[in-house]
Amino acid sequence: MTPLQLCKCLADETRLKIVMRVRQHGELCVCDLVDTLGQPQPTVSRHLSQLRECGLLAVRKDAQWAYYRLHEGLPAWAMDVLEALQAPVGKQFPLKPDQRSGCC
Amino acid sequence: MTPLQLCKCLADETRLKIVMRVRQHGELCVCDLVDTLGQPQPTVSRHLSQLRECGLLAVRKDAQWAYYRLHEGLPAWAMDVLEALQAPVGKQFPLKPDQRSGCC
DNA sequence: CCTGTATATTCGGATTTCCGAATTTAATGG
DNA sequence: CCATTAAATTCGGAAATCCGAATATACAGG
Repeated sequence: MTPLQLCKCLADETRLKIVMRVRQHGELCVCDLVDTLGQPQPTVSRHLSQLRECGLLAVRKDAQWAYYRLHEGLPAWAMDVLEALQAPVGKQFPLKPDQRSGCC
Repeated sequence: MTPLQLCKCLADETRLKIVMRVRQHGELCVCDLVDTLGQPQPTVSRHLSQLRECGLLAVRKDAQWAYYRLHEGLPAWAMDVLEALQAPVGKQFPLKPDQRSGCC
C-alpha cells in the first residue's frame, strides 16, 4: 500500500464514500452500501473488489452476506489520511441504526 | 477544495511528487522540479497548472522564474492529509541545498 | 532587435478508468 | 429440486485522463 495507490483508491466518488462509511461503521454489508449510495449493485461490487485487492478493505462472509471493514494491516499513515479526510465528508453521513436498510 | 478533488489531484505519481516536494521545501521553481522529476518540462507545467487551478498550489513569479508553494488558504484537514502522506514518501526525497539544480 | 532561457499552452492520439447490461455463483428456504 | 436473494464477474463501449510534440509567451542580456 503506497501513498499513490491509496490516493488512486480514494480518487473516485463512490469509492471515497464507501471507505468513509465503512470507516464510520466499522463493518457494513454490501446491500447497505448499495441502498445508501444509490448506485447499482454491480457498480458497488466492482469498487469493493478494487478496494479489497489493493488491501484497503477486508471481507467477512456470513451465509449469503458479505461484510466489509477497513483492513487491519493498514499502516498508521494510511489511517491518518482517512481520519483527516473524514473531517469534512464523514460528518455528513451519520447513519443511525434505524436508517439502515435492514436487508441483513 | 473537496476531499474528492484533493484525492484526484494526488492520484498521479508526478503530481504527488510535486506536492510532497513543494511541501518539504516551502517553495520550488519549475526548473528544479523538472530536473529532479526527470519529466519533460511541458508535462511538469501541465500538472502544475492543474494543481494551481484546483487551489492546491500558488505561484509567485519573479522575472522569468515561477516559484510554487502550497496555497495558504488550504483547509486544515487538507494539510493533515498531506502531512500523513509525507510520512512514507517524503522522507525519501530530502533535497539538500547543494543538490539543487542551481538553474535559478 | 536578437538570442537564449524559463514557462505555459495547444492539439491529437493513446491509454486508462468507469459504467451499463447481462450473466454467474452461492446460499437460503419452501 | 426450484425460486429467491446477495454478491461477484464479464464484456463492450463511453468517457476521462495522460502524454509527446510542437508552438507560444515572457523576460533578460548583449
